[in-house]
Amino acid sequence: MTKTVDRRRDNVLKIIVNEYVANAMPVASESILRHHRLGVSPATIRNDMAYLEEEGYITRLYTSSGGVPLDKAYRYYVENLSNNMDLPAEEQQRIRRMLGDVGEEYERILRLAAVATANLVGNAAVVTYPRSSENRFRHLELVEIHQYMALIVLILSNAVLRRFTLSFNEPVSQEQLDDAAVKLNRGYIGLTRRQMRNKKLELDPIEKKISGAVMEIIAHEEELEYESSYMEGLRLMLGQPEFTQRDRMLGVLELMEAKAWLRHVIDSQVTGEGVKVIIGEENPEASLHDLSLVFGKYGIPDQVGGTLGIIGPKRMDYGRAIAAVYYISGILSEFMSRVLGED
Amino acid sequence: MTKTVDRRRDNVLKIIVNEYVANAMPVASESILRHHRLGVSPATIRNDMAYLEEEGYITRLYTSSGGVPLDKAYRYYVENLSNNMDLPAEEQQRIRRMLGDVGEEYERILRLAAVATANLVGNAAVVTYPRSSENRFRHLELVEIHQYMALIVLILSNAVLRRFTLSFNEPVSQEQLDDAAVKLNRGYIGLTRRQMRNKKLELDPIEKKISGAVMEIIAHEEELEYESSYMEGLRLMLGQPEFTQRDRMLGVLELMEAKAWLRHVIDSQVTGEGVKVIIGEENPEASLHDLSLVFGKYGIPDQVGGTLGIIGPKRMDYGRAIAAVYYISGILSEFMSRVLGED
DNA sequence: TTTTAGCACTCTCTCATGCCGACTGCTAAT
DNA sequence: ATTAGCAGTCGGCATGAGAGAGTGCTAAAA
Repeated sequence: MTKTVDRRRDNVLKIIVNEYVANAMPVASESILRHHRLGVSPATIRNDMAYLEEEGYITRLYTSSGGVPLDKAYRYYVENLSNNMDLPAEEQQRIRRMLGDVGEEYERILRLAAVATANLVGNAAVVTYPRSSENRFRHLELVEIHQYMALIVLILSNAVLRRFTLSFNEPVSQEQLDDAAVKLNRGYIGLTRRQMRNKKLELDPIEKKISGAVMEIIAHEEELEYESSYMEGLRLMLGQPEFTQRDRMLGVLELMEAKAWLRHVIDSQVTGEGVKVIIGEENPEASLHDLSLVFGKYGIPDQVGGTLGIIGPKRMDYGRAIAAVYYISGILSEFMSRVLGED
Repeated sequence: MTKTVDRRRDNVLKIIVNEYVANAMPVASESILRHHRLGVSPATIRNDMAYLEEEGYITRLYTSSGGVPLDKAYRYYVENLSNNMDLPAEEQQRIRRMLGDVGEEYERILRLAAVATANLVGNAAVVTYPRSSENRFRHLELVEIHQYMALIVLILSNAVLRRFTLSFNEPVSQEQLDDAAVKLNRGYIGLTRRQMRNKKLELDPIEKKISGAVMEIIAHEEELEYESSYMEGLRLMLGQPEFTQRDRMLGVLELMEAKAWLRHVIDSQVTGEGVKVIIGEENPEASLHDLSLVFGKYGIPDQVGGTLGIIGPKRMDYGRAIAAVYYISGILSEFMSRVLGED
């Protein structure tokens, strides 16, 4: 018989989470009954809520307020209570259309993916640049700007591309540059930075300078990739009632402009496959203790990968958030395969 | 004799603007005297303030509040009252150091310039990508990704660079691509899109496809350049007391995420040389009626140019803002010349 | 004509008070 | 294990009083 009791308690908890997520107001025992037929009286619900409170799932804002879910409730909800659904078909189509005819520019699809995700869940979304598991030299191009200066274009294995200029102490012709490009391209293709360093090529001073600059760029590549990301939908998140207090709003805003936490969180938490949900205090980053993250990887395993995530108050629709991250990161992965080809 | 009166009134207005900018609180007649020796009694100041109110320079929040500057006051202040100073030398140095050792990547210096500007004035700053007065073909590079797909790297005259992939219906080798690159580079160098279109080269189907794609990219270039910009320091602006009201804060946030206004404003208002100040209702864009903009161009005249601007509440330190835009856009211009070389 | 002193008046801001309504926790009955 | 009923708690809102800040006005002085 205790089984039906447990089931009802689960149910009550689920309803509390759902209602609270929807309305941002403490959930009263009677309002639970108003919209859901549980076949019991409000007093019973109150008992269940007392139990849930004792077990640490919910709390009350003041002596006789309704119930408010705690981290533990959300965790339990994510684990056991949310029927992890897919996104509704029509939304899937809308997104696919939106991200479909976007040409083949990284920048654009990443930004659009962030926008779509944010709008889907009414919170902020972030997409990091794709990052190679290992950057390999692919191609180098040299263009004379004027006698003492050349433009270097460097393409790495993940189709990421860097442009920079280099000045020389002596005049350099386009012919020299072309020769250097041929030599370096032939010698370095497919190599990692370390392999490049160990490979002894016969280089004249100019080629040496170019090759040194190239290696330096590759070395800094990882840093850069972390730095750049698209964040969209801040206004949606900050429109949520949890940020009515000005200081919390500004605090979050500051956090979002700094973004240093992003790297730490991704490195330490989003390592595996699938969608990772980090609720409030579960986050090692103290500044994020009253926010939740729903993050997932996209990309091609062992080749390139980036991260797509949602940031919002703990009171969020986790089911929907997980579905959104899952679906949209899938689309991004498709995009990556298409653009990179099947090497 | 009326001259000394006028001078004093100017002075009063100046003090009111300064104090209000500093404290965001209505300026009382006595508090004007507290910190500035004007040699007259508070009653005289009150009379002057009554005059300023009548003339539409200031207003009062309620019957007996202190004076608050109106748009007209700020305009008059910018025009006549602010001793348009330079940035303090030490700040100039700090900025130059910050933007100096930044390598030669556009993205990074643009972002840093936005950050520096924002911090300097405690408001949001925006930097648009540099934009060519006319995009000319400079160099093309083709890399095989796999048999049916190639990576195209396109460099335009302003050193802007686009990467995209192209699929073919028939297998293509790197040799073919190299040949095509040589031919197209030779044929198109220095041409605008229109000139390219008119120039009849002998092209095989593959080359034709590549050349078509290139022209398409150039055609879309202008749009893209407008779209991307760096905005920093939102949190600083929103920390200002004018945004204590939640809805104003969210309104501004929305505005800043959309950015559609940016293009209109720049096109219609920031055409000329020098720093342009747009105060509140002066702005044709109604959504910006209680904000002010301080915008300026950077770049190389008739070659490439972008815009650097400050966005904040009307209550801002215009002197400092103008100096900041002036100085930092100067640095960006230097950067552009250095990177582009002296063609 | 301009400036000054003095004073009554206006308005905001803050704090205290009291009341209404929402919701619970407890007790005792089923 | 569940229910009904009721006392008790607390937030939210409206009201009002009092203090403080700062003005506008009037009449006198420079």
